Amino acid sequence: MSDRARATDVPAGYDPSEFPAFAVTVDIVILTMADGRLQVLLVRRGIAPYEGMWAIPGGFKRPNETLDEAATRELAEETGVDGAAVLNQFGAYGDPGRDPRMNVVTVAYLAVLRDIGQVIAGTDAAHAALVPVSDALDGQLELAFDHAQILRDAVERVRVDLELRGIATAFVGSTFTLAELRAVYEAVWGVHLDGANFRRSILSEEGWVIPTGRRARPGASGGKPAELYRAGRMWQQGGGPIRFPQTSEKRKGKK
Amino acid sequence: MSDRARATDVPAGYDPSEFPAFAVTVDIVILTMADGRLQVLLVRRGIAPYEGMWAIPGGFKRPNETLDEAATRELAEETGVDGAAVLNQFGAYGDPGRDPRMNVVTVAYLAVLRDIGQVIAGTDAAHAALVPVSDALDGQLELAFDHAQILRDAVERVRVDLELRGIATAFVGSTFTLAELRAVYEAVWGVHLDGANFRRSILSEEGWVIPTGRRARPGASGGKPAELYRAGRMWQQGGGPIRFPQTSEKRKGKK
DNA sequence: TACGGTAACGGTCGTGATGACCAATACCAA
DNA sequence: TTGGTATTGGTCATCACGACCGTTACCGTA
Repeated sequence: MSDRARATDVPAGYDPSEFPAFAVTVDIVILTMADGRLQVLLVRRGIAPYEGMWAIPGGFKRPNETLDEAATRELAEETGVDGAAVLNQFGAYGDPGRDPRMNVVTVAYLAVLRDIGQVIAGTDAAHAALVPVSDALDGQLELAFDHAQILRDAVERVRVDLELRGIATAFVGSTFTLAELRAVYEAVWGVHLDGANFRRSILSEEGWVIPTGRRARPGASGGKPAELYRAGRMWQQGGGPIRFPQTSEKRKGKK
Repeated sequence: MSDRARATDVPAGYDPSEFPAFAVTVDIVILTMADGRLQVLLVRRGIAPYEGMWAIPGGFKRPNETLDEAATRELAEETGVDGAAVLNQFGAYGDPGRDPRMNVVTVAYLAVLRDIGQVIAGTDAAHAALVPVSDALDGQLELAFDHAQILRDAVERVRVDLELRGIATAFVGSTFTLAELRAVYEAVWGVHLDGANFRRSILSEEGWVIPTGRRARPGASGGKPAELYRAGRMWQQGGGPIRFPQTSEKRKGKK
């Protein structure tokens, strides 16, 4: 009982060197949509350990910056993207053996970007690549450190955030069709959504999307050209217009 | 572009001392229900900085343990509680000035306990106390470090977890009445729930609560004695039977 | 220019979840 | 015995939402 106090308090004879020192890093799981699938930006490690393996980009936190600032800086260094539109911390990882060199505690961030294709295109493909998350988590791709777990947690987080926070529009361009937005939900959640119902959910409440009056060019397969929308103010309030489908078991049977 | 590689990779001439060293701590926000209100366990700091102020309990992470293990150990040291029934990491905090002594990055955990009253009772009241979170966040109580922010984030997290994870039963004893369980939701969410509707939601699906056949003794104010239940298996699957009330605006008007 | 294919668009229908509300029951305290 | 209180069981109206159908508008090709 008497050592309760010691657990929180610093001993009288304080000396920083008495406390275990850790390196603190910030890792950023950068997600984007490409080819209708959820993809993650990975970099190839140049040196040991895990040399040549794919890893989540990241770097060391500096003493004079906050964790959020470190994440913003790393994101800019990796992609050149400045505005941290969607950059959320989602976990800390500090297993003793996660880095064979020394004690490293990493704080993981999730970033959602659009139009990352050109960024990658300007880079050596051997160094950075956009990989479908399904491929990265199938075990086909072996990730360095505990990055497979971090990626799994990130994907789980983005699935939740898609419903509870307004991050859906972060995946698409400044103007978009409802089909493009629907594709985000379908790719992240791995479900099929009825186009008409999706449209109704979005349009029934004011402020989610704003029609621009312009129309998108139909794809190669034809079809009626879709209206182009801009993101409304509602996305910033947290929460979204689309809920994850319930597929109630009673409803299932009556299909 | 060329320094992208350096952001993730360790320079060839590797020397641990080149990288900024941080102390890593684990702070645990311990929440419980008492007097029908959500309360948090705080400890009083014995030494500078912030000497004499209330703080969230925590301690240094050791090099040979994981973050989760550190949190479990600290929880046991603080409360004597062994089983980490509900112990979730919810954030990391590393602002440069958050600890005036040195660079400290802390990883925050949320613990939900029941029957913590006796634990506190056996302790010097000047050292540890159970404080209603509303009081702790009103600004009435000034917390050390950035612990006010950590506590705010913890409360936000428990509100979400109450709906999405099965943590409601962690607040109550091994047997409980539906009114006790409802009080958990009402205290955490700060809303009023209709007793009859609450009952229907819980009982409509099998596996949430299991009747014991025994009845609770009515409180001092009388009333029909309530059935005592045990927690069912459904709570462990994640998700809960009660959703946060929507209070749709259309419904609001027709009250 | 006519025609088939495709996808957006607009609407209907049935079901289930849920908030509001009411009445009966069962216990305590005075 | 009586009044008060809280549990328990039930009804009702509303509404969100999945399933589904038909129309519209544009494409490419014959």
